[in-house]
Amino acid sequence: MHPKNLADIPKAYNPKDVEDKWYKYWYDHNLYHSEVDESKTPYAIVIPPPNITGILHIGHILNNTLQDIYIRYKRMKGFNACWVPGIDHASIATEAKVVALLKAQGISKDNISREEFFRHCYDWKEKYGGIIFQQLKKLGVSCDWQRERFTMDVSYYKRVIEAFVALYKEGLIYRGYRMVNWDPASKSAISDEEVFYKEIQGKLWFLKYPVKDSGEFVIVATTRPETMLGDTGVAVNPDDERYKHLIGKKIILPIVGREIPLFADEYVDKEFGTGAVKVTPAHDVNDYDMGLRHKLEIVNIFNEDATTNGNVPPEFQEIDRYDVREKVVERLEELGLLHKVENYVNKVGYSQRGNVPIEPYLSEQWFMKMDELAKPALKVILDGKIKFHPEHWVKTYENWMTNIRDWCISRQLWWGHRIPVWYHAKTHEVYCEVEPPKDIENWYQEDDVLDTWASSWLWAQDVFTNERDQNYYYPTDLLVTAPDIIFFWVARMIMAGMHFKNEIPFKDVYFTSTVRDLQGRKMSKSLGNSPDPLDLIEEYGTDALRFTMTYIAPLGQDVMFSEEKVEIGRNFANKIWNAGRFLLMNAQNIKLNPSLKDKHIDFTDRWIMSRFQSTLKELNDSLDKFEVNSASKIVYAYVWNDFCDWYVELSKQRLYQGSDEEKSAVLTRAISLYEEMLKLVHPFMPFITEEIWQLLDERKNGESISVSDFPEFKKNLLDQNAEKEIAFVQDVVTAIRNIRGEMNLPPSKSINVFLKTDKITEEQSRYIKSLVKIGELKVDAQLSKPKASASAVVKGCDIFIPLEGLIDLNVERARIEKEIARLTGSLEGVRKKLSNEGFVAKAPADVIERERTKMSDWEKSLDKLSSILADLN
RNA sequence: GGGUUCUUAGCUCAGUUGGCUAGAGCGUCUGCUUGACGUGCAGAAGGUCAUAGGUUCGAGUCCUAUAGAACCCA
Repeated sequence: MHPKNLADIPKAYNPKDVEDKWYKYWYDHNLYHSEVDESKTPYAIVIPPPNITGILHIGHILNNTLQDIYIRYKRMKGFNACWVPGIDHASIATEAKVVALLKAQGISKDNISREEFFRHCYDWKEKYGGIIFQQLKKLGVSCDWQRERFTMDVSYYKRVIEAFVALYKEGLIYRGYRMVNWDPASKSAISDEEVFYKEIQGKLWFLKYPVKDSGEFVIVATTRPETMLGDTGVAVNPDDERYKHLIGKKIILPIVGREIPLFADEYVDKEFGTGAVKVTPAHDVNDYDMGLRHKLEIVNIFNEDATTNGNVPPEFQEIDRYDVREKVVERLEELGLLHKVENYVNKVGYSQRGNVPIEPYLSEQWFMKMDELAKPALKVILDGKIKFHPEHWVKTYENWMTNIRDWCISRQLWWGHRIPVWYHAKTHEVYCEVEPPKDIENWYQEDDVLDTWASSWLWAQDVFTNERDQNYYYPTDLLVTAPDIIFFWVARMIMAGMHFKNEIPFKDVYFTSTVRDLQGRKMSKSLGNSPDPLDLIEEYGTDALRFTMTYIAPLGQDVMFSEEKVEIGRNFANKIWNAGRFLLMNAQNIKLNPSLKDKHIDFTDRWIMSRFQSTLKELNDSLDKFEVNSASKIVYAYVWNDFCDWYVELSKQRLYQGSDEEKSAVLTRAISLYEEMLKLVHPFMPFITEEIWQLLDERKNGESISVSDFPEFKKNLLDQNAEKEIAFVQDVVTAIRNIRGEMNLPPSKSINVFLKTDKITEEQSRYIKSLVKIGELKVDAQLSKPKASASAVVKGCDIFIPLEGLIDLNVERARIEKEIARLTGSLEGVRKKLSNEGFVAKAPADVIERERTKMSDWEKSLDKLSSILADLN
């Protein structure tokens, strides 16, 4: 080993000097490229493709850190790890951006061809589509960049089209005139899953509708008075006594003058409003259904952009839906037909895309039948072939899958996969094939493109572009994703996998936490509560951010993020750095000698090796169970508490006072243990571990901790005795430090310590002496308590610190009394337990044994403390 | 309205199949230029585990109800 010069090791870890350097090194050496290799077991992850319009946000940090942890961990464990990166063309979002960009240049989409528009989209993608990858590289992700994919790649595009054609031919895709969720901003249909509901403080308008040939009025309540222009009926509940006499009569629709029927339908809720509802089949799903049941006329009053069309009276035409609302209400008021207006909170569906209220709208669309596709996709989850982490998402999944509705997959857009359907100009025959018809001049192609999710549902299989890769890497091993796309993407990928390959797409699905601010609000651009991850990386370092995210993000719960929390990771990185720095500093004076690595081993060495093994075991177990959060805590505790707080401190005794050979052996071993420790940390904090690993020894060009072997669990190194010996040292040391603290004895003040025991070894007492900086340490099983001393009792050992002239008897008395009180309380509990016949009769033997031991230990300690206290009085 | 989840120290969270003297980090208080680290070290204070019942020898952990919070679906 040849540690490098100390000048390379600044006092505090500085990520800026380190991160970009190593990412470039990994990239240049193509360390993370994977090829089919039958001699190795594959471990594959496909990235949830970020949107080409997207930039890195805090959720990506969590998500991609988790994927990177697994891929690095498995790679070091000897798997053929393959993480496929890629991006999504994001049909609606991208088209909106490009249209806006063109508009700024004075170009209208209407005036250019599809091909021209596509070229603009590709220009846009070239310019902005790669941004997020540059950002992900800052995060240290070990993707296989040679395998980068795009949902509009030629081969991928073709697979999407082939899938459509296959499903069409199987009768699973059909075209229909249906009511869909219409986004008036993008002038396209969107799927049910793309609608979110907002609570809106709105109003409930009560409108008076005159009944024909009678002086009566029926009052209807509505949240959308403007739609009355399209009313074709009024409905009441058949059991509603108030209206029974009016059923079958006609209503004269105000403003419009149309005669519409008043009819009865079970759907109507007697309690809501007045019990009578206006029915607008063209603009409300429930009204549409009622319209079908009662053969009502359907009057569509809106254009595609939600302005009124020619089906309303002339003075109300070509007006935006909200402006026409005001106008309608105004006119009704003039006519004396506005009964009253109440405040009303209702939930309004908004488009996730345009963030505008969606309009239920009748149009010709393409749908995918879901029933058949859903069944096998549900089965593999219920059978446990695919596991969800945390498991409770299974119920949400099951719920959705069993109530699934057909999926509207057509979008009235250009950017995307154009539906491979041609209509014959004369016969209107429908032709659906991957290749266009031969006599193309007689046909015109469907204008619509596919929903983006109808392309990304093939992601897990078709990022692998040839059969050899697919056979090797598919099914992939892990999918890490946010729970809010469980239906959009996870469910549909499983359907696609089962349908097209009759095989699951991945074995485990890890649903990440939702990142929130300290008030519990989701991170969002509009709230401005989302810190820019790149700023955080700039300030704290990538490793700090990565570690912090895993440390604070529990499995299955949301995570409350705040910038200060990144200090956890920064401080941890600094701790690791300085432990390394300590070892390397010593290596300036002490010669390292690998042949001595297993020499001069004492109980402190056996203890740390034992602790390392149990840490390794716990780490493996928690990662296998997808408990990344506890995995990070296990690593943190080992590094900080075991290695730094105790092992490094213990090692100083021998490093400073040992023989040359002992020094050499101790330091060589410590560095080797430290290197193994770095490997445990590496998946979480790739940069700092690489940096130090490279400093620890001369490494060949292309060597990297990231492709080194992960430590293997060695059960024979677990050592109960060494752990007990250390525990005793720790107890005694802590007790002495406690006295120092409570008595306000500064470390500069030398103290003597008497230990009354016969259980302590020479080695142990040497370490105790070095850890608490004491002058004289007297150990004797027969010694009696010196006058004016502070005392403590640990199991099997009485501790006395003579403090003639220094001791404050009141403080000491209070200390002992407090300890007596604490022990008495605990003892009472155990005694109660053991005197309970039921407990002794029914509890397992080992539990009873443990309680008995506790009781006798505490009794002994109490006796000693009581006599100490009596002595003080 | 249906579903899912949560409520443990001032704050953010651990607490695996019930066996605890209920833990950690941050924050607070005290002391410390101890030859890796003040992004640190040592010590301390701080909890009737939301409430009420129940099951059990034993409940933070299981069951029921109540209250409150969040999310998803309608």
